[in-house]
Amino acid sequence: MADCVVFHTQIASIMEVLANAAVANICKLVDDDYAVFRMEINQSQKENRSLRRKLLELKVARERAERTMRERVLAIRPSNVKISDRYRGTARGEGNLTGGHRSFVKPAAHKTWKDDQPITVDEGIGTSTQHVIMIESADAEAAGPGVKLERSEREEDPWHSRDTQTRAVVEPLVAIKDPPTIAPAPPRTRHRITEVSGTQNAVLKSETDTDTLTVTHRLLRTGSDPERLGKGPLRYPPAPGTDYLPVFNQSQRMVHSRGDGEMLDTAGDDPSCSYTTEMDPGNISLGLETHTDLSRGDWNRYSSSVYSEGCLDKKGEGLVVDEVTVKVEGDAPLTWNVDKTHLGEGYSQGRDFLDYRESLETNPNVKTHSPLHTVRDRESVSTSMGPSDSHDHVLFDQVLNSKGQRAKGRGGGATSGKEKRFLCMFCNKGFSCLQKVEIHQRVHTGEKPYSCTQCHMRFAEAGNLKRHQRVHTGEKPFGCTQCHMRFAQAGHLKRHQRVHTGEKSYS
DNA sequence: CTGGGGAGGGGGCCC
DNA sequence: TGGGCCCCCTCCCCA
Repeated sequence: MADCVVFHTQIASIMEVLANAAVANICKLVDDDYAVFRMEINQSQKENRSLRRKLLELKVARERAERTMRERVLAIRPSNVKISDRYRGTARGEGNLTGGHRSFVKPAAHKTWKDDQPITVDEGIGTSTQHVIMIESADAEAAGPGVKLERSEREEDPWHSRDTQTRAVVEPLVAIKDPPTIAPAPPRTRHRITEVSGTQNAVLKSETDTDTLTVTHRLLRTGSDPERLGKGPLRYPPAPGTDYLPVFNQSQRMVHSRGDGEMLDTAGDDPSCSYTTEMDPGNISLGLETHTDLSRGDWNRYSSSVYSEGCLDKKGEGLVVDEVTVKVEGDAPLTWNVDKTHLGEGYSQGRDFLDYRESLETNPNVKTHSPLHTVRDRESVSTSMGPSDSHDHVLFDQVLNSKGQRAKGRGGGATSGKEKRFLCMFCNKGFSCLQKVEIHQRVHTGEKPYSCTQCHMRFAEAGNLKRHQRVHTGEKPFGCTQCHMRFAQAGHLKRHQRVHTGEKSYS
């Protein structure tokens, strides 16, 4: 019996030793694998940075070459070739602007475009890269209902005259990269592309009025108020009844609640923002594509005939676009892809947003060979990716057919009495004012700037955070007059009172 | 039935 | 006067 006990004791001790050894081995394996994995990640990141650096260098070199080439062309052929006029016929003939559809079509006769020729090179990831093309759309003459190609009546050089700053035209979105066959833009070209790339401090700026890139970016207007459109600075927002402004906006503000109702705005760089999720750079495309069917709410097919005059003057004339690629393939419609290389802090990956991305990536009509742009205003460029109060990324457009903007969902999705000129670029839902869209778009982006300091909860809206704080404070301001029950939410009280009234929730 | 949160709309205030 | 901002209300959904 004693031997048996000793035997069992020995067995137990052996088992324990074996178990400890096994655990140690497992831990060692895990640690080793983890170390290897980390090394691989670091190596990949290094390679990635290196490649991007090279890419940027190549781009700079190419721009220099283009500049040189353009100077040569200037010297050789000083005559003004009216590029826009070349496209005019095509735009007039093929640009379909009815029913919310618009098409940008490469001019068939134009041989100078190069396929797969990005304007900018993605320089995105990493610590701080911001690659921005700012399209300064000073030109915004009214197009009137349908497509008004006012240039057809203006035989002067379409590139001239700042006096047409607010004019919108509908013409193909063109990236002209082949200077030898294209006359350089006169000094007063209204469209400017500014690239901000590399680090936050690195700015590569190229303007068509000087050299480098020439972009015939046409503002599209569908309004019927040419008088307004033709005068003065860019208005924001446009006159009612004419414009619908798709808005892609990213606010990076972080607001923390201290539980006492006071909000702490941490401007988005608060490291305590645990929910902050970095979007996968370069993969999230905000596609702007032709042949939009707005009535279907198909956001990624939204027309690229972007931008109204709206908002442009709020912080400058320009729209700043991250990562723009204009690619022309055969006679395929010109495609703009939009990509948010960085949503910055304060974002989580909203399901809708991902769904959108997936749909975009699977959309054969959308060229995704280069991550594209985030449209933002000039100020955002100057402040790089730093937090901003709002309006960082705003895309404006007009939609001819407002009937296609019927908001879905509860209450129509937008203010019923007011015009819904501001469109969510994710779902085309219309809202009466910009802020509403910004808040709404958090549904898609997952952005939740309002965080509770007493728990992990974050909210997209301040009001919801405030309501949530009653959970911590125990405050229940809504008391039932017929019983002792108290509630933190007014709706709950209202619902509760059905118990007394006998009202049934469902018939 | 209650608690909690998501999200849209309305209205007031300010510029 | 209109737009932005903020707050609140409300409805809805889910656990």
